[in-house]
Amino acid sequence: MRQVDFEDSPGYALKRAQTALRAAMDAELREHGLSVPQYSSLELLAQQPGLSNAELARGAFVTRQAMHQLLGGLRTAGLVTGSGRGRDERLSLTPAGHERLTGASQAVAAVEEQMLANFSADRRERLLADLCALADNLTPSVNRS
Amino acid sequence: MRQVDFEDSPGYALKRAQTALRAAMDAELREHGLSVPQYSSLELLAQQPGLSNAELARGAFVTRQAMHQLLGGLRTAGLVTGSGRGRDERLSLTPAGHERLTGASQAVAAVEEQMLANFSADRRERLLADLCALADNLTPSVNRS
DNA sequence: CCCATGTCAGTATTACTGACATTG
DNA sequence: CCAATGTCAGTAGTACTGACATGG
Repeated sequence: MRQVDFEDSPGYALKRAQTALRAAMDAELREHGLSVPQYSSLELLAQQPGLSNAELARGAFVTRQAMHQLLGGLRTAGLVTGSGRGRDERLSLTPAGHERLTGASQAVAAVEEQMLANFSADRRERLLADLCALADNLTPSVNRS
Repeated sequence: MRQVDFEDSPGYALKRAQTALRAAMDAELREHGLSVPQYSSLELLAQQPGLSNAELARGAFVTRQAMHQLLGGLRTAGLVTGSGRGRDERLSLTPAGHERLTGASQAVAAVEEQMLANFSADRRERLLADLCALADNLTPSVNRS
């Protein structure tokens, strides 16, 4: 079975790392009844309760339409609720949402830890900073208000 | 417009960087009439002519079925051709495929350069190595033959 | 008036799983 | 026989674009 990759490309390496992470998270989260996008939304909402649909969409890198649909599922599942109507609606987790997220978060944390195994604290910090720099370089002067 | 993110998570940073790269590549490649998966396949095939469908699929991180479908489009577009039948078919780029890829590669290189702007050679190397390490940590001892 | 937002529809792309025949 | 492969189908999940009303 021939080995296939071109490891000298930063873009390819980035994709490879992200694909591996996504797959690992997917497997773990399935046991918690959540998809990766669903988990991301719950995590975002737990850290910043009171977000609107559109704000949440930006944080998860999807359109507000896609987030709207995703939220539908989370509402139906009783994990997310909102107060206020229309554009004034503020979203937050239900108790069930918090509970579900707790288990899922631990699983995801374990995956991230495995991913960063044998990385020193210094190396982790550098990597984090570098990744943010990459994103910033590709997202010049937009949406800063 | 409230800012939304939790930058202390390596997973989130990875996703953010990859999403930004994907979006940038998407925009550039559209002008060359290629999707990101299509471009990736052409690039892989240019660097390693003679790959089979299944090998290509592994290199692009998709199932062989997905690659099969993707290749259908590339064949129809006259960018890819194959010699040999059935499981012995070896794939390669047509002249048109090479030509198309050349332009696309330059565009992608420009995007990667922008992404790595103000990164020193040392920093680039470290980042590349780190990204590979992340993927390796999450893909333990599988498919090595 | 403009812009962001919520929301409803439709669509597309991508990729997945299942299944089956083939072949080394 | 077994494992990998090519290939045909069906399906799903995610996200996109378009469109429209609302409200600041």
